[in-house]
Amino acid sequence: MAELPSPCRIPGPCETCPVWPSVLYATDAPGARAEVMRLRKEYRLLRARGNIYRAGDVTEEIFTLYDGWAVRYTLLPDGQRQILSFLLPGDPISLPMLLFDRLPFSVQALTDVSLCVFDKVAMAAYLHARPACVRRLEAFLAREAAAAEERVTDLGRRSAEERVARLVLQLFARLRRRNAVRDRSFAFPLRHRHIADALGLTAVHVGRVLNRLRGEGLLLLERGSLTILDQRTLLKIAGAREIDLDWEQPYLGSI
Amino acid sequence: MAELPSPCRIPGPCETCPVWPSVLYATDAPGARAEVMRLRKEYRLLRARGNIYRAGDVTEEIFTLYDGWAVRYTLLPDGQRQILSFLLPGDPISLPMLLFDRLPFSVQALTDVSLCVFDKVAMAAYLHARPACVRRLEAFLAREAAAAEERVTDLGRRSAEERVARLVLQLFARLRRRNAVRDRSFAFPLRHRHIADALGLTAVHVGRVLNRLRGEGLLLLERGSLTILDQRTLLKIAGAREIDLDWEQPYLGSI
DNA sequence: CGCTATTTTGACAGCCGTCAATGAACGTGG
DNA sequence: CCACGTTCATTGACGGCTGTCAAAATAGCG
Repeated sequence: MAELPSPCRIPGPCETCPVWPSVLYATDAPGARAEVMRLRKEYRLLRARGNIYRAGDVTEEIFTLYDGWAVRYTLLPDGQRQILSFLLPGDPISLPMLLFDRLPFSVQALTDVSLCVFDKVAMAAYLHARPACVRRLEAFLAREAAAAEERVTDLGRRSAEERVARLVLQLFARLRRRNAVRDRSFAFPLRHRHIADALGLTAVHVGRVLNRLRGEGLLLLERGSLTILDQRTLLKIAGAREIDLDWEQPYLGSI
Repeated sequence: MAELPSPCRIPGPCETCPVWPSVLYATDAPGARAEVMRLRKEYRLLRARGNIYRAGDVTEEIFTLYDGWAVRYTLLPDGQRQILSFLLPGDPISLPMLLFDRLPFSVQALTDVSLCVFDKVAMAAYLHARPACVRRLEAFLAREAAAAEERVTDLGRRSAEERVARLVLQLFARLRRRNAVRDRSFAFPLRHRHIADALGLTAVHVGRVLNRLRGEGLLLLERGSLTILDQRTLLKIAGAREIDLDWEQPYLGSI
């Protein structure tokens, strides 16, 4: 879709893919990477704010986010936005596309991003032909539901401060799993407005909450980078143990 | 778990099961009902408020709700409750149990209920041996995630009145699909507290909202029965078309 | 260096929560 | 049939968390 000077990584062959371990279609089978490589139609680069998918569109493709951040959201009739999840490198964009022609949410690039593009039908056939992939697909879907229900609990029963602490720690955990954390710091492209739209708050109030957390020395947030200064206290505010917030873990003893 | 005088229906043979069409393991194959019948270990009756599953427990069983209502929820450390969904006849309790040993939520009977009990491993094997069932399972999981994300949007961006209208209309749609609505009325066992815990409100405020809706002649709620008096206005408040709220529909053109 | 988006700050408002008291509904047992 | 207890619904007063609005300060970017 574009040949831009890109500050994000360009997908190479699957054989050397750095996000392979977290990817839906990964198996231990020898030659699996080569097979997926043949399945990959192309890659695609998008600028920040570029549309990856628009709610209601029919598409024959399914994507894996290779580099950069994306955001999955719904728009309400009055123009309000509810962000459903933040997508990080290795995440599928998004699974239900495999099963349905149209989806009720949109996906947008939050930073410049690169995507691996697969034919939806071919990928579905590939996955369904492999029991290990089917189980992995089911687990992905179940985790997506579990993550959404965590968010329901956040919005239903937790204060703004708790919500922000939980979101920050969740992103911390997810990025650490991707080796994108160095010394408790990580790239953090979210604007207050993104956090607000994800947590059911306003950007102004998110700013106040972040200032308070910053003032108490719990975190540092500047120039697009976030540093966890006091994880213990943040976890206490979040009302969680570290593992509770890492919903990408194999979790709860999969069968 | 009990042999009680029960005001709810007792499961008969699957061959004549009234909720079969909406059930996870249903297929068109001849003999499918008989096979499922052999798979069914037993049925079980529980009183209202009985525990069906407790968060974190390991279980070898999976249930289908045959009659009555149940509620799926999480408890926060401070004792607050967030209801994740209401379960109606025919619903699985709950799907991820098929995939994981332990789940992060609890399930409780809301009315007296009857359950069909299956061995988890046997059911998983049955489903995975049938491509049609695998697709159905995947669709169920995806819809569960979609429903949770609808709820996220409710709690994040909609007013109390909108949330209540949407919940009532959603239950209306789901019960109609089960032929449990007669002349715009249906049994409604929810207390204000249940609605509040599902929608991120308090019971007191739910009472106020319901009074307002009642005062405007939109619905009638008495003696455990709810009547939709003005669906058009309710839909307008809910900011939705009728079909938007029926998340159990095959929906969005499944593949 | 000027434009734009974003953050910060303050004043104020409102939706919804909290607390408490009253009353209704219901089930139970005498 | 009535007494009683429990749960639930209703109502009012009050408070607070968060939203709204607006302006100023800052940062980002070409």
